[in-house]
Amino acid sequence: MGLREAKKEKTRLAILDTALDLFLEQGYDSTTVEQIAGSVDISPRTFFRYFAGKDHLALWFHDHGEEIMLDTLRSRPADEPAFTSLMHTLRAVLADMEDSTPEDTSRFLKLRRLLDEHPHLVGLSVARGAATERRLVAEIAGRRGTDPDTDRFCHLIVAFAMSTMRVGFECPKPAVEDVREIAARLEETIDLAHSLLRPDLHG
Amino acid sequence: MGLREAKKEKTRLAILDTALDLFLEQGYDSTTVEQIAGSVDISPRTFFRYFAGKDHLALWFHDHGEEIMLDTLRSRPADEPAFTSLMHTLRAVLADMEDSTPEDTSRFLKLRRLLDEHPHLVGLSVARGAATERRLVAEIAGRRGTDPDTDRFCHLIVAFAMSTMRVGFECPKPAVEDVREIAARLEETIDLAHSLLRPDLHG
DNA sequence: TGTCATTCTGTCACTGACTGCCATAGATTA
DNA sequence: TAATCTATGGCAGTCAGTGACAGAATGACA
Repeated sequence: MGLREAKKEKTRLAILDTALDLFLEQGYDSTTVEQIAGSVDISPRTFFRYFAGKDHLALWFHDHGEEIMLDTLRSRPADEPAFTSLMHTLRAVLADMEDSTPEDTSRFLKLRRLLDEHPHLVGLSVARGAATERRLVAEIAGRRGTDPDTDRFCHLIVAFAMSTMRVGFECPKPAVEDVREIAARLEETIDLAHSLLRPDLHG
Repeated sequence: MGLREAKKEKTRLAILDTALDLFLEQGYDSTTVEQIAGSVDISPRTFFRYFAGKDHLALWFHDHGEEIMLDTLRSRPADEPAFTSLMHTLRAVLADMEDSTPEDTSRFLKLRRLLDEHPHLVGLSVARGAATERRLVAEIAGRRGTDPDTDRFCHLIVAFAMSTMRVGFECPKPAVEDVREIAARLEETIDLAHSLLRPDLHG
């Protein structure tokens, strides 16, 4: 990585960390982009060159997660049952979380607290998830050789998988302060989802 | 209903209809609140007294649907399996749709087209659905006598139900121009969901 | 080391959503 | 008719987000 990109990444993370702290201190709505930019000594205009919008700060994890999910899905054998592949993608996100840097886990936990305190942001998060869902549907429909616009089985199975992930991450109580707890909880939720679905769905 | 309220409702619908038409003609983003207000001869300030925001125009159906779902859910026997009750609430929305006024179905179809053309709005719609989901979870957890914050089964089953509804409504192709088609499609999706879940879940 | 092209950054001006405040017009009731 | 309540409009202001331009920092290369 060039010196230039390294610096950009540093700025990016500085913005993110400052913003998360400010959000947690004074609330999401009461924190302005101007204030965030000021705290990192950049202009508001520059802020928008690093993040497409204020809300993208709270969605930072989604981009990363989506990438992992799509990569994993593509690496699964094409003849594997869709539901099984999807569960593997969920576990891949989980695995990535577990061996991320301490800085990243700290960010993740802050983000979790932020979402807990601001139901409005959960809405944004779910909306972002819908975009991921579309991409997963496209991927799986492609694998099955069906039309993503009409293959309702495909939509439904992906929606169920995303629901599983969301519920695993969202369930707020008891409060977590460790990534492994979240991982365990997601693991449990995956098992629960398994137990709710017809056994023959997962190969 | 008093004369006063009748007039308010009329204004409300005038705003809604005008806005939907403008959105479909020129796109959601290119249509400003000022323009909508102008077309109905009210001030922009007044617009915001009828709708909390521009996006609430595209979410108008959700408020109605949520009400129906909650009402139906509360009217179901307390000892009915959660999943069964939830499927009844879905069908209740469907039934309401089928015997609504021609004006309402026209609005609904316009809304459908709008969502098809603007993926961004689907995000908003899903976010609104998340709020409904929380309320359904609270209701069902109450019925089961569990804590909504920890009862993951409850979250998951509600999330599955909402996914079913969403997929039923969303699946865009082939294009629909009749409410009965949408109803039939949702019906099919409900059946599909049934077939995916373990048989003993639905009493 | 000094030039040169590339890329980053800040400033400015602007649009558009949304809100609080206050004054007024219009309807409601006594 | 007078008093009251409510719907509305106008105004001023905040904040997110964008396009355009100019200057500064950076990397490549002679």
